Amino acid sequence: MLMQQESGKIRTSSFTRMIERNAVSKTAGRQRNLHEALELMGAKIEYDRNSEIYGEGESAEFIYKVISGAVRVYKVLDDGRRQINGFYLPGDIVGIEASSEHNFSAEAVIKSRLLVVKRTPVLALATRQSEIANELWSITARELDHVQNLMITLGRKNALERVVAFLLEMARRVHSFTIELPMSRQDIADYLGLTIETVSRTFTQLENEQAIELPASRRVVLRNRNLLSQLNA
Amino acid sequence: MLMQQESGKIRTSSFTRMIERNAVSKTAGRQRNLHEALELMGAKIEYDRNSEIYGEGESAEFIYKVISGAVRVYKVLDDGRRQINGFYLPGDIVGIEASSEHNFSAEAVIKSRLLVVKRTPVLALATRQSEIANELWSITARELDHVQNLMITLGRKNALERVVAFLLEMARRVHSFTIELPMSRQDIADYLGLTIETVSRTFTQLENEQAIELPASRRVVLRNRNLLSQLNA
DNA sequence: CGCTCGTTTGAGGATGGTCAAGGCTGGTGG
DNA sequence: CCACCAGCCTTGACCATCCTCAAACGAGCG
Repeated sequence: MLMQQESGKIRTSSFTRMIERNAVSKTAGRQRNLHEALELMGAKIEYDRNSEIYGEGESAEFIYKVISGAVRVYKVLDDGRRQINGFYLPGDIVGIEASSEHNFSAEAVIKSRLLVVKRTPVLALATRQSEIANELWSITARELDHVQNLMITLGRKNALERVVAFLLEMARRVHSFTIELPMSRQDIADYLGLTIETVSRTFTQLENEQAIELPASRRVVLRNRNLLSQLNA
Repeated sequence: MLMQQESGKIRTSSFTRMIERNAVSKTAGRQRNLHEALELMGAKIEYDRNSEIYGEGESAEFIYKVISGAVRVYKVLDDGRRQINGFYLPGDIVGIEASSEHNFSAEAVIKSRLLVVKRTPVLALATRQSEIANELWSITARELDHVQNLMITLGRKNALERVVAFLLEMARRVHSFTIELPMSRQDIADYLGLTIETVSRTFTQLENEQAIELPASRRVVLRNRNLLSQLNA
């Protein structure tokens, strides 16, 4: 909690100036693509576990790219119910919004290093280079696609199918059938619209059915891929 | 069913040529904004109730704007479970995708008139005019926002809250507390991740609690707006 | 007038939530 | 190096919500 506050303070002082300086000096030359441009215009900042990256309602001042660690983007209802819309892993871009306000909140799931880039210079660049504009659009479109698929999971799948969908998604994204989960059972539950107990029970069930191995609670090995794919509805 | 096939055939023959002719001849001049450009480049086509507009996996050849009627965009799992991602009403744009394939299917909910526009000339226009590119991006971003909010509904709200969220969304979109629903209970159920029976029972419950009036099954009058807002979590 | 499709209502049951307790693990300090 | 503690995870028993199956109802149309 304290660290969270600290990183927040830092971000609004010296770091901001550093990021702005980069943005101003480096955008004169033509960048080949968005990621290259972000690299030149941004600064790397470390976020502690559970620290806030941005909050719902804040103006969208920065764009973030995950270098290491993991980020969750979520919304909470007044009574505390939380829905996580997505987890962002190294290489993913977080916080792109066409509107100037963040509609969701973002936190570091574990200690994470992010590339932080001022948003307005990126938008300015996009008006001059249609390829950049296209990449920004594509990122939003990919996110839309992801969330739409998650909607089928939340609206029409049972607990077992949801957990399997999650595991297959993670395996696909880390390019491995051995998955080191950065997030807790609570995070998974809030992503899948379940409770922590149901997630836990379902993991156990999959282990009993030899579909997965659980050498540690945060490490999952996908064993019977056929079975899992079948369960993916 | 037959009508559906027919409109499909028509679309791939003379209508396509008409739309293309418009696209080629009208893009020479500079358009002030996207909707104006679409108007000039597109042709109006009528779709019967339940007829397919495009299917999942098809190449995204056209962009559509609803003139009258209503459109549902959805995905079905192998075993028939259907999740509707959204309803599109007059003024809404349907079928914009950054990728070249449709990830979902679209159907007319009721007899609808759509403006159909070739996609590639619009994209070409966007590379030349950053305002157009921006509008396209904004449309995708607004859709993302809508779907993300729906995710909270699907992941974290109970049946009553879901139905209320739906009614308030519809009221907001038609700018009226008297709503003529173009869609069936089944459509609503598949949008909210519920069954038709649960939707029906919830409507009845809201009517009994004087929160709404149901002069006809497809007509809803929002009566106690405070109560409804409270239930919107 | 009667048929059809969509909607409502009812009874019973399954899935996942709630509440509660116990276990494991990694980090800290003696 | 070991013991303890805190946080996270698992497991169990019970319960609520929503689903399933079934039937009746009603509005629109030939």
